Amino acid sequence: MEAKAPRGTFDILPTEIYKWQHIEREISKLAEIYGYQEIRTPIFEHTELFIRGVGETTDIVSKEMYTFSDRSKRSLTLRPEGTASSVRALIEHKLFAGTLPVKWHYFGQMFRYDRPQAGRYRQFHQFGVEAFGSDDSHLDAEIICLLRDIIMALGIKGFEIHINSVGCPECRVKYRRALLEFFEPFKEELCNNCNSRLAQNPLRVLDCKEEKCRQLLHGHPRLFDYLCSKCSEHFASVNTALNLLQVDCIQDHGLVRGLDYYTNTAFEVIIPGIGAQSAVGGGGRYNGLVNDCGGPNLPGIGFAMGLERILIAMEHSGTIIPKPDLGLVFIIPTSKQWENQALYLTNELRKAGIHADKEYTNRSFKAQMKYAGKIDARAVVFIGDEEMAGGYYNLKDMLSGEQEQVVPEHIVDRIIKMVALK
RNA sequence: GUGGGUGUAGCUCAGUUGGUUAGAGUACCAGAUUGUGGCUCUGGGGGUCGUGGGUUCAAGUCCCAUCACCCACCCCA
Repeated sequence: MEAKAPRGTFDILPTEIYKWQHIEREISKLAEIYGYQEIRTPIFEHTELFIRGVGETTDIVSKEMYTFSDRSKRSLTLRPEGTASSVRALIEHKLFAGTLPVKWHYFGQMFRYDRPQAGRYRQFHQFGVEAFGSDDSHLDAEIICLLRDIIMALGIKGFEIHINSVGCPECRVKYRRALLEFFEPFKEELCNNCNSRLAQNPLRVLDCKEEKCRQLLHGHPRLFDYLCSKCSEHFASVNTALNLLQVDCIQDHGLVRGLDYYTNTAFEVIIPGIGAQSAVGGGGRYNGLVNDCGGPNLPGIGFAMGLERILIAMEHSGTIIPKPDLGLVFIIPTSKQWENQALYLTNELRKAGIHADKEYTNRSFKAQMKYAGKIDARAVVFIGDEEMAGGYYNLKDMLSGEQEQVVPEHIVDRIIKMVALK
């Protein structure tokens, strides 16, 4: 058998993990500041949840899900996104009946069977937030502000936040009718994809990348011209609040989201120049979703970001993620005879909270020194005949190259001081 | 699901119109320095040339298939 991770998946090796830890630390710090507490939900759910939640006609549900049955013949699906699970947890634990709003954040792997390419994988990592129980426009603005703050905290440059309102179901019925009327005269000229979109979800035609279709879009009815007064007032006050918070957004009336549950505010963060998968984050309101999933009529809003794309964007922006410096101390016994002393000292240092390690492979003394240099040891302790006869350890500072003799009673304190100075 | 590109050492890549034992840099190991890292020099180990078939006296090189990766369409985070 070939040792190879499945197509579209990859390992994050220890040499790379600090980048992910940095991103997760920065993001969750901001999410907590904004009052979004972490929730962890299962990595798979009943298939039904995603069909109901994400929408049967979406690409995700119709062709991208990892669905399987377990030994009891239940149909289960590896989660393709995080919102449905959050909604399910909210309903299951009846949190809608408690203190509102409920504000959550999550990290996790998502799974979509799609053709891999730059910034797109079959298993990928998302960060997301959800807020349930308020349709206040300040919440919309807050959540977009959080998204902006995260992007900036990670040192990503040249991003754009696009915003639109996709209205409520009532506005969409009106708008849908107007769109169909608009496209009717030149229906034949649209691409095949768009023709099926016309039947399924005409709003998606506005998102088509085909040059031909884009030209035909000229002068198309704009959604917010068909918003009911409640929806347009909501959108206006979202924009007012965003101004107040100094969050710059691009009004993008062609922006449509591909998941069925979105209502009212919809937004996306785009980073031109990082490749075809330039949308690093997106989300919006979903006021009908909790109800659709069997809960009460409770409004909600959220967004998700793709961490792989975030990492690409950070590299594109030239952001340097600092490698953690643990102040490593390496213990070298110069012959087998002193191995027990080395093990004991290594453990004493660890008990004192020092990152310490010793030699395990019986390499030559010189090779051990080379190794100490390679692993970036801050200090090295030699234990050999000379030292043991004299009743001291030799402590070498790897930065200055200087060496000193330290008696065993003081070695731990001396090392703590040395490691503290970077 | 559709199209294009690329697969040679752990990694990055050379390899001529098909021709002897497939190379370099880097990493690894050892020595120069028998108890002192980084720099330098010397030596060493390491390859089913993605896989399977075909053409040929002869294939890393040409042909076919297949797989994987990359890029784009599509979709989305």
